[in-house]
Amino acid sequence: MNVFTCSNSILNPKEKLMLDSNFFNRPTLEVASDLLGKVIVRNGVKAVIVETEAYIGPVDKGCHAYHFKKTKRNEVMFSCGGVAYLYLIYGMYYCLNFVTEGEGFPCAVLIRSVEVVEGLDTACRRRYKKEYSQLSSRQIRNLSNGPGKVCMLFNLSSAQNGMSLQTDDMYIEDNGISGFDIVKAKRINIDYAEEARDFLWRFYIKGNQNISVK
DNA sequence: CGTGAGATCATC
DNA sequence: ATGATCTCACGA
Repeated sequence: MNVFTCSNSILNPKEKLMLDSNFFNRPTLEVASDLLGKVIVRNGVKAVIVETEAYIGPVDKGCHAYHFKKTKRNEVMFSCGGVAYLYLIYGMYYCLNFVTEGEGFPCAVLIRSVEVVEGLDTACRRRYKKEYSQLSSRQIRNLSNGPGKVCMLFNLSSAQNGMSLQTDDMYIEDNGISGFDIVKAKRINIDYAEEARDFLWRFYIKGNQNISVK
């Protein structure tokens, strides 16, 4: 049973609020857990964030910007919180991150999984070139439970690297969704990161069906 | 310039 | 469990 159903009935229109840079310009672990239940709005799709991971460059061997290492790929992480960091992974997929904290302190939150609440057919077409009613149960189950999938259904690629999270093109809403339990866990697929492997910097909504790795 | 690895996904 | 697929970062 999903915490959120695929309908917008749980959203209370009176409580809508676009998150601004004050939200992102805070400690990354707080932002990562506070993002759960918030809604990404972009390109005809709205989706609730249900799983995130924090990456804190200065101290984190799992982060592209470990020890403030700056490269062409990760330079966006050094900007002030409130922009998107997108990069190509495994030659085929993209990952969406929200940059956090102040300028020069390279941190971000990876959006690992979402639950679509509006524009469901649009999202399905981008993932499978079919509408929702044509999907198999397996395709429905795998619609949005992974970082590469999030980028597909929101039409995101490296072209959006560095873009603001506070424009009509893309913004984050606080719809007042709360009342769920948050699970803290080890991050996924960073086996190379030595001691940072064991940091509990992955956050997800307990009981949600759209979690990437059980 | 060569090389290896990677914050993944779909299929076997 | 494995193949797909390619950019980036690094070292020679």
